[in-house]
Amino acid sequence: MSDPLASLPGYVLRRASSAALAGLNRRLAPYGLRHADVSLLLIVRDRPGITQSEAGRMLDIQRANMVPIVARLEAKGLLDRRRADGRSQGLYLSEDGEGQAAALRRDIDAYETALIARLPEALREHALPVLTALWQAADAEPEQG
Amino acid sequence: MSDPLASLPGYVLRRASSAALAGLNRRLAPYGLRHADVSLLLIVRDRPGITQSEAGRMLDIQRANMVPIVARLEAKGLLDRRRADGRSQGLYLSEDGEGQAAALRRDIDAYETALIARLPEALREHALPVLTALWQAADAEPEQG
DNA sequence: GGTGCATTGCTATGTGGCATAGCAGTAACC
DNA sequence: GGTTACTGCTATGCCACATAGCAATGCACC
Repeated sequence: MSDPLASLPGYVLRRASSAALAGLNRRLAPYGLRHADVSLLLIVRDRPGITQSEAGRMLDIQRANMVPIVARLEAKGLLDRRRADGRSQGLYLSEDGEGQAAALRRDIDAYETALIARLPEALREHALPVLTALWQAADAEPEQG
Repeated sequence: MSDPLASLPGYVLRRASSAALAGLNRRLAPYGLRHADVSLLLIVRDRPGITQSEAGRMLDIQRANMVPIVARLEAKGLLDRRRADGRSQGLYLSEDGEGQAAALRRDIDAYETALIARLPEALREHALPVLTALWQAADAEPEQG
Protein backbone atom coordinates (compact mmCIF):
# COMPACT_ATOMS: atom_id res chain seq x y z
CA MET A 1 0.00 0.00 0.00
CA SER A 2 2.99 2.34 -0.17
CA ASP A 3 1.49 4.34 -2.96
CA PRO A 4 3.99 6.65 -4.67
CA LEU A 5 1.17 9.13 -5.18
CA ALA A 6 0.19 9.27 -1.53
CA SER A 7 2.77 11.96 -0.91
CA LEU A 8 1.32 14.29 -3.52
CA PRO A 9 -1.19 16.67 -1.95
CA GLY A 10 -2.89 17.26 -5.28
CA TYR A 11 -3.48 13.57 -5.83
CA VAL A 12 -4.71 12.98 -2.30
CA LEU A 13 -6.90 16.06 -2.65
CA ARG A 14 -8.48 14.62 -5.77
CA ARG A 15 -9.06 11.22 -4.22
CA ALA A 16 -10.54 12.74 -1.07
CA SER A 17 -12.77 14.95 -3.15
CA SER A 18 -14.10 12.19 -5.33
CA ALA A 19 -14.71 9.92 -2.36
CA ALA A 20 -16.54 12.67 -0.51
CA LEU A 21 -18.56 13.51 -3.59
CA ALA A 22 -19.59 9.90 -3.99
CA GLY A 23 -20.81 9.89 -0.41
CA LEU A 24 -22.72 13.10 -0.92
CA ASN A 25 -24.36 11.77 -4.05
CA ARG A 26 -25.58 8.80 -2.09
CA ARG A 27 -27.30 11.24 0.24
CA LEU A 28 -28.70 13.23 -2.63
CA ALA A 29 -30.09 10.29 -4.57
CA PRO A 30 -33.45 10.24 -2.72
CA TYR A 31 -34.03 13.84 -3.80
CA GLY A 32 -33.39 13.09 -7.45
CA LEU A 33 -30.99 16.02 -7.54
CA ARG A 34 -27.39 16.31 -8.61
CA HIS A 35 -24.85 18.06 -6.48
CA ALA A 36 -24.65 20.90 -8.98
CA ASP A 37 -28.41 21.39 -8.68
CA VAL A 38 -28.16 21.44 -4.93
CA SER A 39 -25.40 24.00 -4.87
CA LEU A 40 -27.52 26.33 -7.00
CA LEU A 41 -30.53 25.76 -4.78
CA LEU A 42 -28.54 26.72 -1.71
CA ILE A 43 -27.12 29.80 -3.39
CA VAL A 44 -30.55 31.01 -4.43
CA ARG A 45 -31.83 30.30 -0.95
CA ASP A 46 -29.16 32.59 0.42
CA ARG A 47 -29.59 35.25 -2.25
CA PRO A 48 -33.13 35.35 -3.58
CA GLY A 49 -33.32 37.17 -6.87
CA ILE A 50 -29.76 36.37 -7.84
CA THR A 51 -29.18 36.21 -11.57
CA GLN A 52 -28.34 33.03 -13.43
CA SER A 53 -25.02 34.49 -14.52
CA GLU A 54 -24.18 35.75 -11.06
CA ALA A 55 -24.89 32.37 -9.53
CA GLY A 56 -22.81 30.75 -12.23
CA ARG A 57 -19.89 32.98 -11.37
CA MET A 58 -20.16 32.14 -7.68
CA LEU A 59 -20.29 28.44 -8.38
CA ASP A 60 -17.76 28.59 -11.19
CA ILE A 61 -20.22 27.12 -13.65
CA GLN A 62 -20.24 28.43 -17.22
CA ARG A 63 -23.30 30.30 -18.38
CA ALA A 64 -23.99 27.62 -20.95
CA ASN A 65 -23.97 24.92 -18.32
CA MET A 66 -26.31 26.78 -16.01
CA VAL A 67 -29.14 26.41 -18.50
CA PRO A 68 -29.96 22.73 -17.98
CA ILE A 69 -29.52 23.06 -14.23
CA VAL A 70 -31.98 25.92 -13.93
CA ALA A 71 -34.35 24.20 -16.33
CA ARG A 72 -34.27 21.03 -14.26
CA LEU A 73 -34.97 22.83 -11.01
CA GLU A 74 -37.73 24.84 -12.61
CA ALA A 75 -39.29 21.72 -14.10
CA LYS A 76 -39.30 20.17 -10.64
CA GLY A 77 -41.11 23.21 -9.33
CA LEU A 78 -38.35 24.16 -6.93
CA LEU A 79 -37.22 27.33 -8.65
CA ASP A 80 -39.01 30.33 -10.14
CA ARG A 81 -37.65 32.70 -12.74
CA ARG A 82 -38.76 36.31 -12.85
CA ARG A 83 -37.61 38.74 -15.46
CA ALA A 84 -35.29 41.26 -13.78
CA ASP A 85 -34.55 43.33 -16.83
CA GLY A 86 -34.79 42.65 -20.50
CA ARG A 87 -31.95 40.22 -20.58
CA SER A 88 -31.52 38.81 -17.07
CA GLN A 89 -33.85 36.90 -14.81
CA GLY A 90 -33.91 36.74 -11.05
CA LEU A 91 -34.01 33.28 -9.47
CA TYR A 92 -36.25 32.56 -6.49
CA LEU A 93 -37.11 29.45 -4.56
CA SER A 94 -40.70 28.30 -4.77
CA GLU A 95 -42.46 27.24 -1.61
CA ASP A 96 -41.52 23.68 -2.41
CA GLY A 97 -38.00 24.80 -3.13
CA GLU A 98 -37.72 26.43 0.30
CA GLY A 99 -38.77 23.21 1.95
CA GLN A 100 -36.42 21.06 -0.10
CA ALA A 101 -33.55 23.46 0.37
CA ALA A 102 -33.99 23.45 4.14
CA ALA A 103 -34.13 19.67 4.21
CA LEU A 104 -31.11 19.41 1.93
CA ARG A 105 -29.17 21.80 4.05
CA ARG A 106 -29.89 19.71 7.12
CA ASP A 107 -28.88 16.50 5.40
CA ILE A 108 -25.73 17.97 3.99
CA ASP A 109 -24.71 19.54 7.25
CA ALA A 110 -25.19 16.19 8.92
CA TYR A 111 -23.10 14.50 6.25
CA GLU A 112 -20.31 17.03 6.55
CA THR A 113 -20.34 16.88 10.31
CA ALA A 114 -20.07 13.11 10.22
CA LEU A 115 -17.22 13.35 7.75
CA ILE A 116 -15.25 15.71 9.94
CA ALA A 117 -16.06 13.63 13.00
CA ARG A 118 -14.33 10.70 11.34
CA LEU A 119 -11.04 12.61 11.28
CA PRO A 120 -8.48 12.16 14.03
CA GLU A 121 -9.39 14.69 16.66
CA ALA A 122 -6.18 16.66 16.36
CA LEU A 123 -6.84 17.37 12.70
CA ARG A 124 -10.48 18.39 12.87
CA GLU A 125 -10.01 22.04 13.56
CA HIS A 126 -7.53 22.35 10.71
CA ALA A 127 -9.68 20.75 8.06
CA LEU A 128 -11.76 23.67 6.85
CA PRO A 129 -8.95 26.25 7.09
CA VAL A 130 -6.62 23.98 5.13
CA LEU A 131 -9.22 23.31 2.45
CA THR A 132 -10.15 26.95 2.13
CA ALA A 133 -6.52 27.94 1.84
CA LEU A 134 -5.91 25.21 -0.75
CA TRP A 135 -8.85 26.39 -2.79
CA GLN A 136 -7.49 29.90 -2.73
CA ALA A 137 -3.94 28.77 -3.43
CA ALA A 138 -4.96 26.60 -6.37
CA ASP A 139 -7.14 29.33 -7.78
CA ALA A 140 -4.52 32.04 -7.42
CA GLU A 141 -2.35 29.93 -9.69
CA PRO A 142 0.87 30.52 -11.60
CA GLU A 143 0.12 32.64 -14.64
CA GLN A 144 3.62 31.73 -15.74
CA GLY A 145 4.53 28.09 -16.27
CA MET B 1 -18.77 36.95 -1.25
CA SER B 2 -20.27 35.37 1.86
CA ASP B 3 -20.89 32.11 0.12
CA PRO B 4 -23.27 29.86 2.05
CA LEU B 5 -21.33 26.88 0.72
CA ALA B 6 -17.99 28.12 2.00
CA SER B 7 -18.64 26.54 5.36
CA LEU B 8 -19.16 23.09 3.89
CA PRO B 9 -15.89 21.13 3.88
CA GLY B 10 -17.11 18.87 1.12
CA TYR B 11 -17.90 21.75 -1.17
CA VAL B 12 -14.62 23.53 -0.46
CA LEU B 13 -12.84 20.23 -0.96
CA ARG B 14 -14.40 19.85 -4.38
CA ARG B 15 -13.60 23.38 -5.43
CA ALA B 16 -10.02 23.08 -4.22
CA SER B 17 -9.64 19.79 -6.01
CA SER B 18 -10.95 21.03 -9.32
CA ALA B 19 -8.83 24.17 -9.16
CA ALA B 20 -5.73 22.14 -8.37
CA LEU B 21 -6.51 19.69 -11.12
CA ALA B 22 -6.89 22.48 -13.63
CA GLY B 23 -3.46 23.77 -12.64
CA LEU B 24 -1.94 20.33 -12.95
CA ASN B 25 -3.47 19.83 -16.36
CA ARG B 26 -1.84 23.03 -17.51
CA ARG B 27 1.49 21.53 -16.48
CA LEU B 28 0.69 18.26 -18.18
CA ALA B 29 -0.43 19.74 -21.49
CA PRO B 30 3.08 19.86 -23.00
CA TYR B 31 3.39 16.12 -22.48
CA GLY B 32 0.14 15.36 -24.23
CA LEU B 33 -0.89 13.25 -21.28
CA ARG B 34 -3.93 13.32 -19.03
CA HIS B 35 -3.64 13.16 -15.30
CA ALA B 36 -5.06 9.65 -15.26
CA ASP B 37 -2.31 8.57 -17.68
CA VAL B 38 0.31 10.14 -15.49
CA SER B 39 -0.93 8.48 -12.35
CA LEU B 40 -0.68 5.12 -14.06
CA LEU B 41 2.78 5.90 -15.34
CA LEU B 42 3.96 6.74 -11.84
CA ILE B 43 2.40 3.62 -10.38
CA VAL B 44 4.09 1.40 -12.96
CA ARG B 45 7.35 3.20 -12.36
CA ASP B 46 7.08 2.30 -8.70
CA ARG B 47 5.91 -1.26 -9.31
CA PRO B 48 7.21 -2.64 -12.58
CA GLY B 49 5.24 -5.67 -13.68
CA ILE B 50 2.09 -4.60 -11.92
CA THR B 51 -1.07 -5.89 -13.54
CA GLN B 52 -3.60 -3.69 -15.24
CA SER B 53 -6.26 -4.74 -12.75
CA GLU B 54 -3.99 -4.24 -9.77
CA ALA B 55 -3.06 -0.76 -10.90
CA GLY B 56 -6.71 -0.02 -11.46
CA ARG B 57 -7.51 -1.02 -7.93
CA MET B 58 -4.77 1.20 -6.54
CA LEU B 59 -5.93 4.16 -8.57
CA ASP B 60 -9.61 3.37 -8.10
CA ILE B 61 -10.13 3.15 -11.84
CA GLN B 62 -12.52 0.52 -13.20
CA ARG B 63 -11.05 -2.27 -15.29
CA ALA B 64 -13.05 -1.11 -18.28
CA ASN B 65 -11.62 2.37 -18.02
CA MET B 66 -8.05 1.18 -17.75
CA VAL B 67 -8.14 -0.14 -21.29
CA PRO B 68 -7.94 3.18 -23.17
CA ILE B 69 -5.39 4.55 -20.72
CA VAL B 70 -3.02 1.63 -21.19
CA ALA B 71 -3.63 1.66 -24.92
CA ARG B 72 -2.77 5.35 -25.11
CA LEU B 73 0.43 4.97 -23.15
CA GLU B 74 1.41 1.93 -25.17
CA ALA B 75 0.71 3.76 -28.43
CA LYS B 76 2.98 6.55 -27.26
CA GLY B 77 5.71 4.02 -26.64
CA LEU B 78 5.88 4.77 -22.93
CA LEU B 79 4.51 1.50 -21.66
CA ASP B 80 5.15 -2.15 -22.48
CA ARG B 81 2.81 -5.05 -21.87
CA ARG B 82 4.15 -8.50 -21.23
CA ARG B 83 1.93 -11.52 -20.75
CA ALA B 84 2.18 -12.58 -17.10
CA ASP B 85 -0.16 -15.52 -17.32
CA GLY B 86 -2.91 -16.50 -19.69
CA ARG B 87 -5.22 -13.73 -18.62
CA SER B 88 -3.13 -10.98 -17.05
CA GLN B 89 -0.35 -8.84 -18.40
CA GLY B 90 2.44 -7.13 -16.52
CA LEU B 91 3.01 -3.44 -17.22
CA TYR B 92 6.50 -2.03 -17.61
CA LEU B 93 7.89 1.35 -18.53
CA SER B 94 9.80 1.53 -21.77
CA GLU B 95 13.07 3.41 -21.84
CA ASP B 96 11.18 6.44 -23.07
CA GLY B 97 8.61 5.88 -20.39
CA GLU B 98 11.27 5.94 -17.72
CA GLY B 99 12.53 9.26 -18.93
CA GLN B 100 9.10 10.78 -19.20
CA ALA B 101 8.08 9.45 -15.82
CA ALA B 102 11.12 10.95 -14.17
CA ALA B 103 10.52 14.31 -15.83
CA LEU B 104 6.85 14.20 -14.94
CA ARG B 105 7.64 13.38 -11.37
CA ARG B 106 9.95 16.37 -11.15
CA ASP B 107 7.38 18.71 -12.69
CA ILE B 108 4.59 17.47 -10.50
CA ASP B 109 6.66 17.68 -7.36
CA ALA B 110 7.51 21.25 -8.26
CA TYR B 111 3.87 22.04 -8.85
CA GLU B 112 2.80 20.51 -5.57
CA THR B 113 5.55 22.24 -3.66
CA ALA B 114 4.53 25.58 -5.12
CA LEU B 115 0.92 24.91 -4.22
CA ILE B 116 1.75 24.16 -0.62
CA ALA B 117 4.08 27.14 -0.48
CA ARG B 118 1.16 29.36 -1.33
CA LEU B 119 -0.63 28.33 1.86
CA PRO B 120 -0.34 30.43 5.01
CA GLU B 121 2.69 29.12 6.80
CA ALA B 122 0.79 27.95 9.85
CA LEU B 123 -1.33 25.61 7.73
CA ARG B 124 1.35 24.02 5.59
CA GLU B 125 2.31 21.21 7.87
CA HIS B 126 -1.34 20.24 8.31
CA ALA B 127 -2.21 20.08 4.65
CA LEU B 128 -1.15 16.56 3.72
CA PRO B 129 -2.26 14.97 7.01
CA VAL B 130 -5.67 16.61 6.73
CA LEU B 131 -6.10 15.52 3.12
CA THR B 132 -4.98 11.99 3.83
CA ALA B 133 -7.36 11.74 6.76
CA LEU B 134 -10.20 13.16 4.68
CA TRP B 135 -9.57 10.65 1.94
CA GLN B 136 -9.68 7.86 4.47
CA ALA B 137 -12.72 9.30 6.23
CA ALA B 138 -14.66 9.75 3.00
CA ASP B 139 -13.73 6.27 1.81
CA ALA B 140 -14.60 4.60 5.08
CA GLU B 141 -18.09 5.93 4.62
CA PRO B 142 -21.47 5.32 6.30
CA GLU B 143 -22.85 2.05 4.91
CA GLN B 144 -26.11 3.12 6.51
CA GLY B 145 -27.90 6.34 5.53
C1' DG C 1 -29.86 60.47 -28.63
C1' DG C 2 -27.63 57.32 -31.51
C1' DT C 3 -23.70 54.04 -31.93
C1' DG C 4 -20.29 50.64 -30.26
C1' DC C 5 -19.46 47.43 -26.81
C1' DA C 6 -20.48 44.28 -23.01
C1' DT C 7 -23.73 41.19 -20.97
C1' DT C 8 -27.46 37.75 -20.72
C1' DG C 9 -29.54 33.48 -21.68
C1' DC C 10 -29.38 30.16 -25.00
C1' DT C 11 -28.18 26.28 -28.77
C1' DA C 12 -25.00 23.14 -30.44
C1' DT C 13 -21.25 20.41 -29.86
C1' DG C 14 -17.04 18.04 -28.16
C1' DT C 15 -14.22 15.97 -24.39
C1' DG C 16 -12.81 13.61 -20.31
C1' DG C 17 -13.90 10.90 -16.21
C1' DC C 18 -16.60 7.47 -14.55
C1' DA C 19 -20.18 3.68 -14.24
C1' DT C 20 -22.56 -0.72 -15.67
C1' DA C 21 -23.54 -4.92 -18.35
C1' DG C 22 -21.91 -8.51 -20.66
C1' DC C 23 -18.29 -11.62 -23.03
C1' DA C 24 -14.47 -15.01 -23.95
C1' DG C 25 -10.47 -16.91 -22.17
C1' DT C 26 -7.96 -18.47 -18.23
C1' DA C 27 -6.87 -19.81 -13.46
C1' DA C 28 -7.97 -21.67 -8.94
C1' DC C 29 -10.36 -24.55 -5.94
C1' DC C 30 -12.60 -28.30 -4.29
C1' DG D 1 -13.49 -32.00 -13.80
C1' DG D 2 -16.84 -28.80 -13.00
C1' DT D 3 -17.94 -24.58 -10.65
C1' DT D 4 -16.39 -20.19 -9.38
C1' DA D 5 -13.54 -16.12 -9.74
C1' DC D 6 -10.68 -13.17 -12.27
C1' DT D 7 -8.65 -10.70 -16.46
C1' DG D 8 -8.87 -7.78 -20.29
C1' DC D 9 -12.05 -6.15 -23.31
C1' DT D 10 -16.36 -4.01 -26.05
C1' DA D 11 -20.25 -1.25 -25.91
C1' DT D 12 -22.78 2.18 -23.99
C1' DG D 13 -24.52 5.97 -21.28
C1' DC D 14 -24.26 9.80 -17.82
C1' DC D 15 -22.39 13.85 -15.93
C1' DA D 16 -19.35 17.78 -15.51
C1' DC D 17 -17.17 20.97 -18.10
C1' DA D 18 -15.47 23.68 -22.14
C1' DT D 19 -15.92 26.55 -26.46
C1' DA D 20 -18.12 28.97 -30.34
C1' DG D 21 -21.63 31.50 -31.87
C1' DC D 22 -26.39 33.84 -31.68
C1' DA D 23 -30.24 37.33 -30.84
C1' DA D 24 -31.83 40.46 -27.63
C1' DT D 25 -30.89 43.86 -24.44
C1' DG D 26 -28.56 47.34 -21.54
C1' DC D 27 -24.93 50.79 -20.98
C1' DA D 28 -21.39 54.31 -21.76
C1' DC D 29 -19.79 57.82 -24.31
C1' DC D 30 -19.49 61.17 -27.52
